[in-house]
Amino acid sequence: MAPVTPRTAFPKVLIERDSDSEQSSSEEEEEKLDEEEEEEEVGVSTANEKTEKLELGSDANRKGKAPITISLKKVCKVCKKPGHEAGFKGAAYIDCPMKPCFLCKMPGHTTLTCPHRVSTEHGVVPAPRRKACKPLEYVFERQLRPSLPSIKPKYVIPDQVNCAVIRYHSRRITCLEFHPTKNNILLSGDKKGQLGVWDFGKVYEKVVYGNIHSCLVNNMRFNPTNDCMVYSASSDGTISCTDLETGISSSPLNLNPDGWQGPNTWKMLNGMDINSEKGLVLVADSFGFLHMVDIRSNNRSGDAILIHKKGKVVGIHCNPIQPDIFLTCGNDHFARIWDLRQIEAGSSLYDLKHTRVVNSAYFSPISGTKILTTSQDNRLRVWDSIFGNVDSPSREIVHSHDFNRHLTPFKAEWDPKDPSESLAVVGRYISENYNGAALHPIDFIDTSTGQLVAEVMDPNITTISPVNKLHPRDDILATGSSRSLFIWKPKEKSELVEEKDEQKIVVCGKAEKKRGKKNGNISDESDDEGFMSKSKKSKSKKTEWKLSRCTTKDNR
DNA sequence: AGCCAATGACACC
DNA sequence: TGGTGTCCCTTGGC
Repeated sequence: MAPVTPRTAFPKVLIERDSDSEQSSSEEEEEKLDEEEEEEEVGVSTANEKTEKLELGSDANRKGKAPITISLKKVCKVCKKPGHEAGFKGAAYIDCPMKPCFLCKMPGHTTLTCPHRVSTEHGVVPAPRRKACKPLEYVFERQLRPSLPSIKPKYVIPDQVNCAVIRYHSRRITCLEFHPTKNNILLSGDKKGQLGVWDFGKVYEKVVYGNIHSCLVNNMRFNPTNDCMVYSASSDGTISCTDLETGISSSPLNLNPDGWQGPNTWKMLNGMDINSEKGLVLVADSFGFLHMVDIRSNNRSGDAILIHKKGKVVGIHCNPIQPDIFLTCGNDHFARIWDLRQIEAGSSLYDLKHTRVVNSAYFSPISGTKILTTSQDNRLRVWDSIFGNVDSPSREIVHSHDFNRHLTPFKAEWDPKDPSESLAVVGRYISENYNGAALHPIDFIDTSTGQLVAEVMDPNITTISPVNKLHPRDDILATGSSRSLFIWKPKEKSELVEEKDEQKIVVCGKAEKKRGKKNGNISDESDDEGFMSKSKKSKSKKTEWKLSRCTTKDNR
């Protein structure tokens, strides 16, 4: 224990505590005082609450310093007021009643009673439509749903983890991209700037390139004329063009040629897409400017154009049918539609207003006539036709995907295989109690109705999964959750239940380091146990994942 | 088990 | 308008 130094010059301190709480020894009190010495007042006491006040540091009081009150009563960690407590109670999170609903952001109720909340009572229950906030309709919806016969969903949902690389990256995963022709290759970018290439068909075949970027890889796109080459946009301000076979990369664009000159000049690249017709990489920076790179010459093309005035542009998407038409979104709370043939500052065709930052905006994958946006106001917005009135969205779908500075921003993405262009996938921030486990599912939403088609989860995945990508041809979902990657397949197609496939989970990180570069079985089971036991909130039955016999091979 | 750091949006002045 | 303080369900490491 650290020695407790007497604080003679410290002002008088009052400690309040609940009268029914346990008394601690004076030594402990002094420790607590030590920890909270900077706190002026923690918690507020009211007259009708029984509190016990302890006085410390009377020495200081004599010197005339103002008394400081420290309350040891239990207060809400959110609003700092007594009488209630926010936080996890087991696997269920109790909201602070003093704050607006964490889900829909409206005051007067909490997420537990929010009409937009996905019901936990019946497993997969459709999320109500926007208009279902009318109490009557909501009640009808809730009462009718469970009694309706279950209809076989028309969508094929990859709902079972087929294989995984645990702690594959050394920092959290920021983006994913499937190979355009090789069905089993998944690219992943992380916060550290590393680029992973994983053959999830062979599972053990994985490479991580660590020298391409120095920080966050925000977006990756394959060269449309050479699927060996991939472009990546990074917060280090560069576009890299990497040969996946060799890992050799070039930088056709570098917005920080003079290195770090402070935050006011450091440019970051977020949104990126490729206009395959013109052979142009479109990329936008954190100061709102659009830059272009010619694929043939691998050089800059034209000047930077201001497209979002208030800072960062986070997303760019070229229309699949008419690539000259492209969509951008950014920190200025707008998604904007542009025509590349007549582009200059302020020349956007349409401006789609949002109330918060727009994390992503995508044209529908086949016809390119719909738009899906994800905004930090916890709403997905759908425009059913860009030819109609685009002044307001056709639908707003309340969905939990809050901004958190420690998470990769959530982006709802279309299923590229859905001919009706209605299915979208997006991770969920808020957790639910699934048999005693607090899990964050990945949601499949019918954007034409707002209904939740499916929520997929696994008791072993206790971290939030903000990064999700649906395979362009196969019924496969790739998920980036923290540092791990998961491949989901539909239950009927998943072979994981079979004994031989116990080796489909590859553990990286510590376990790998301990083993050095040697291949073979992981002998140190405790590390694997470490991963399994990380799901401390999880009390439900683990899936048939068996980590103890997994084998890794690293071709680095 | 408990603390800490990393670090983006935004409200407020 | 720019500086600053605050922040609700994070995650991993020590």
